[in-house]
Parts: sequence; C-alpha cells; structure tokens
Amino acid sequence: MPSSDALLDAAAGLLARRPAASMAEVAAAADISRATLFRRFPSRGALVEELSRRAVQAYTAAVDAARPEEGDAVGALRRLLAELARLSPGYGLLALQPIDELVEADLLALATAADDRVRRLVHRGQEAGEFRVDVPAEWVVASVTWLVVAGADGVRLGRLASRDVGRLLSTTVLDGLRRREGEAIAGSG
Amino acid sequence: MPSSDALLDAAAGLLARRPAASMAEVAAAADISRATLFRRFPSRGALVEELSRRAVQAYTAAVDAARPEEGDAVGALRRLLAELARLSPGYGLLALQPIDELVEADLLALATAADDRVRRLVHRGQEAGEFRVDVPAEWVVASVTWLVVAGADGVRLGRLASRDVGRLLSTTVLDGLRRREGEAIAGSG
DNA sequence: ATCGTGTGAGACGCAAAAGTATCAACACTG
DNA sequence: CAGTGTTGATACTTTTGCGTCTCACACGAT
Repeated sequence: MPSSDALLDAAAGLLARRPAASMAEVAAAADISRATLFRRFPSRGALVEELSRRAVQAYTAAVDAARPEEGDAVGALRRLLAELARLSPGYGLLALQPIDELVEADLLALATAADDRVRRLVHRGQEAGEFRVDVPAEWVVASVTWLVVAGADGVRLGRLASRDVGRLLSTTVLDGLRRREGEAIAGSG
Repeated sequence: MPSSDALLDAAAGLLARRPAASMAEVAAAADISRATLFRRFPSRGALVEELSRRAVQAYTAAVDAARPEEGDAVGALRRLLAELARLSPGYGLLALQPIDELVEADLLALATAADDRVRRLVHRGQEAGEFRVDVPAEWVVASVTWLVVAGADGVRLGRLASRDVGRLLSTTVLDGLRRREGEAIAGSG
C-alpha cells in the first residue's frame, strides 16, 4: 500500500515517458490494483490534474526557495538553478511538457507567475550590468525549463550522474548569460 | 487538399504537443477528413513511424550539412547549431521526444549515429584545448537537443523571434563550453 | 457527356480502455 | 469475537478510438 506520494511519483514517472499509458499500466507501475487507483482518483482526468498541480507547485516552491529578488542576480540565478536541479531527478518537471492549454486556469496562472519572477530576475541582472542585454529574458526562461528536462532525461537514461546536473545547469546557463568585463558583445548576425 | 508535406507538418505539430491525440484530431488539424487520413496512412503506427523517420532524417541531414569533422571544433559546433536552428521552427525535433523504445530499430540507430558524431566533435574540441574538459559530451548532446526544442517551443508560442534562435543557441551552448585562456575551471562544488 | 480519380460524410464492427459494482480476504480496533 | 475499513480480484457496462466500407459529390481529361 504505497502512500499517495509514492503513487503519484510512480504515475508521474510512467506518464512522463508514455503519456498514452492506460490506467491499468499506471496501477501496475504503482503496484496497486486498478480498482484502488480509481478509488483514489475518480477519473483519469483527475489524476493528471493532480499530477500537473504537484509539478507546478514544485516549480513554484523551487522559485520561492531561491529568493530571486534577494542579493546579486548571478547569485540568485545560481540558487534558482540549484533548486531546480534538486527537484529534477525523480520526476521533475517532465509533467510540465503538456502544459499547453488543457490544464486548469489557476495552475497556468501559478506557473506564469513563477516564470515572471524569473523574467524579472533576468531584467534586474541586465540593468545592474551583470547580465548581457542581448539575451532576452524569455530565452532564459525557456532554456532553463528545457535544460532541467534535459538533465532529468539524461539521468533517467543513465547517461548523466544526478549529482552533476546542478553544476552543468549552472555552467550552461550562467556562462551564456554572464557579462564579462572587457568582452565585446556580439551583434545579432 | 494539402500536400503530403503539409499533412505531416500538421500532424507533427499536433502530436508533438499532444502525443495522445486521436486520428480524428490529426485529420482535423490537417484539414482533411478522417477517411482521407487513413487512405494516406493505413494505420496510426504507420503515421508516427513516418513522422519519426522524417525527424531523424532531418536531424541526420543537419549533422551532415554541418561537417562536424572539419575545421576547428568551435566553428564546427557553430555550424551544427546553425543547421539545427534552421530546422527547428516548423516542426523540428519535437517528434523525437517519445523516441524511447517504440520506434523502429534502424531509426534509433540512425539517431544514435548522428549523436555519436556530435560526441566525437566535443571530444575533439576537448583534446584540442578548445573546450573545457569538465563538461561531459553527453551533456552537450542532451542540452543541444532540448535547447532546440526550447527554441521551437518559444517560436511556436510567439515568445521568441525565429531569426534569433540560432544566435541564442550558439551563445548558450558555446559560452558554456568554450575554454578561455587564463580562466580557472571550476571544480564540481 | 462520361469516365476515372480523389474526397468528405457517415455507418459499421471490433477491441481496448474508462468507469462502476460486487464480493472475499485481510488488517486493525474495541 | 464482532465491527469497521481498505484492498484485490473479477465481472460488467459504457465509451472511445481504430480501421473498413459504402456512397455521393466534385473535378479534370477525353
């Protein structure tokens, strides 16, 4: 009898890999019977909604924990990446992939609000001269999101050590964004 | 009556967002009737196989065009990123997401071979002293793959200009990988 | 005008999956 | 022991999607 957390973790892991998996497969992955699965979640939609909710909450919690408004922008971004790397192995943000239009409006608003805090962090760093100004904040949000997915995927496939992901995330994101003294900024050619 | 290309583009766009979409939805997205869709592809499996084939071939063609074995590693990687950025808007590699075990073995082999060429390019750059050695080639492959997805997604959502994607890809990947003279390499802390 | 081709609309059978209901087994509690 | 509650197994109905088929219509070529 796995706890509700273990059930959701197993379901997230399976559905991230195979979004079309049936409720029977989900139940098998969680080591419970199909009947019990339907007792906990009255429908498939309710299950994926709960999964989306957890993913968005984990993302929001990571942004909260990073305190993106405090200190210098480089340090704040580094804290954020560390938080995001922490939650990626296991089930991570993979459930965020199909977060297009189907999810509940309040969840979308939560995710958007967290994205906005990251955007403001980038703008703050640009105004302070820490970040290059020819990299749009939107690209930072998008690349961070998908690089977290890249890390989780690499770990899942056994091609990346999970303890390395945080460092690699920081390297890739920060080195492409940080502005160095005396370095010319390339134009858009 | 959309051409076969237009049909496949529409199908790829939909299935990348919603891998569980039904054939009826695919037909609607391509603006043809369900009957016609089945006339062109005898089964759903045949459709997704064709989609996977196209995606893998586009990826392989991009690697070919970049000539990763020629010239210095930085330039070669820059060429590769430019090629990948070119194919991303439209439908890109999104169809590669569910390339886990379901696809045909020959396609998987093709994709793996192209990945290997990229890995060798990274190793070559590391041995030549152009790239830092504390970033595993596996991370480069994974991050490039998903950053291409990030670019395509940003363009699709209207948040990124497609002509900027190539430059941003280069900035993010190369600045995190290139080794600079006189710069200390951070340990894994 | 008529033939051939491709298309959309719709109905059909079939299988798989969703969701519901029942029952027996087991654990925990007093 | 009696009572309560959760689970698994199983059978069942309903829904959904796949794949096939037929038919009518539009179109171009002859």
